[in-house]
Amino acid sequence: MPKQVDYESRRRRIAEAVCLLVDDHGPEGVTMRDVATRAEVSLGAVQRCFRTKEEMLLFAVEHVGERITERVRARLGGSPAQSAASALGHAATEIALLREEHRAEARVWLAFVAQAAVSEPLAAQLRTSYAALQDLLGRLIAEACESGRAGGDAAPPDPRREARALLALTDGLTSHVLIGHLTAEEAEGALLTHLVRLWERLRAAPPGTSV
Amino acid sequence: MPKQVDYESRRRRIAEAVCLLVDDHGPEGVTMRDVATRAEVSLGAVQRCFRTKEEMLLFAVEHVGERITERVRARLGGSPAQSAASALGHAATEIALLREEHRAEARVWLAFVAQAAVSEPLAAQLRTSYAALQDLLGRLIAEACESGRAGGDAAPPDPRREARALLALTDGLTSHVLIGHLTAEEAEGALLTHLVRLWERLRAAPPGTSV
DNA sequence: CCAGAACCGATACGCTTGTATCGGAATAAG
DNA sequence: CTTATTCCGATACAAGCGTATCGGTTCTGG
Repeated sequence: MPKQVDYESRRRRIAEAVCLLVDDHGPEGVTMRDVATRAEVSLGAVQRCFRTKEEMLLFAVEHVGERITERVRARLGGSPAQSAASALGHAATEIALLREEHRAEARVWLAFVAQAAVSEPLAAQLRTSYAALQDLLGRLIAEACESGRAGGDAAPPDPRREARALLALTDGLTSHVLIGHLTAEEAEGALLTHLVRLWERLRAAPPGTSV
Repeated sequence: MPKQVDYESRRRRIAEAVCLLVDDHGPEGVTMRDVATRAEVSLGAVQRCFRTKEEMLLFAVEHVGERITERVRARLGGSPAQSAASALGHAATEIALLREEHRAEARVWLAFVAQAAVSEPLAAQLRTSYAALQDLLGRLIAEACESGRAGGDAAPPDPRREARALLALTDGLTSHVLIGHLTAEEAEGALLTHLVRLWERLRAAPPGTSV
């Protein structure tokens, strides 16, 4: 056996470079050469890791998706004792990528989403990420639902529906912040308002009302 | 004076071609040549209309933005007698571009939004479109607010805030539909649910009317 | 130490892109 | 009809792209 290389770590390193470049040129704007330079490897090395450019981009989205959901999960694990309500708040604001430090990640994500509307393989990749996030939100909502009411018997809002709306809202807010239509503060405000109303509906649900 | 040409109409025709191409290749994916072919003019003619590609794309976004807000306005003007509530419903579903027939427009819009996160001039153009839409929604909400309550004295929700959230929600839902994470029906359902709750909050009155 | 396999950097290639250029067609005024 | 001006189609061009190729280097197993 001759020379061996840790491809997995190299791929990740390249994916990071891709993200940096997508961040300020868009996905179509990144070139193999730039990626190689940014990742501090040669063009040949990049080609060895990914047979084609599309394959590389695909890996990059997957990478970002995993990083985001991972961070959300970490955020939840970091403070497990709190109420399900505040946990949900944390998760949502984390997903919204509103903080300045995650602005780049948000741009990357948005760029890929747009590209996905045109490239089916990319869309498939994103769907799994969205499914994971929505599932996570859904579970949190269901949990909050459970713990929010004492002898809960009134019909609670369908967690899946709520998760869908919440996820869509965060995505919309994020993109609006990115193009400068909203400030991060306005977006965060809107998000919190939405969440607060979700609480109100949960714990103040008088028996008989449904959605 | 020699040969004269109606540039305005030619520009519009080219913009339509751009939209068709953006729809299935993304904004970066359109080439001047393809545009010329699609618009059934020569490359030279396109170059005469737009000095540069970016100028052309910019005009195209502006064109789409106008078409959308125009359609929303038309929808409102078409049924002015109804309640402000249902008018808002119409406007929102119209903006969400959920109907199959507007799927292409939605893809174009999303593509441009993503590109705008990277190109400031584009972002500026989009901001004006968003501002127009948000303003419109805001006015409708305020109106519904007014007419919704009899002797209103309870604190009504801030129309601007509500408009922001609503607009973000529609955008998020649209993109989720585009990449196939949601079906059009699920998205429409989420949107209607959101609106219904907005009503409930407006006419804080007990079991009364709904949409 | 040696053979052979795995790797990689450099270079080459064909193609597409946006844009510049230019000669001729078209047209309205005189 | 002439003429001056506007337009446009074809062509040219340099740059940049993704990808293929290949010779040298590096390392592992024996």
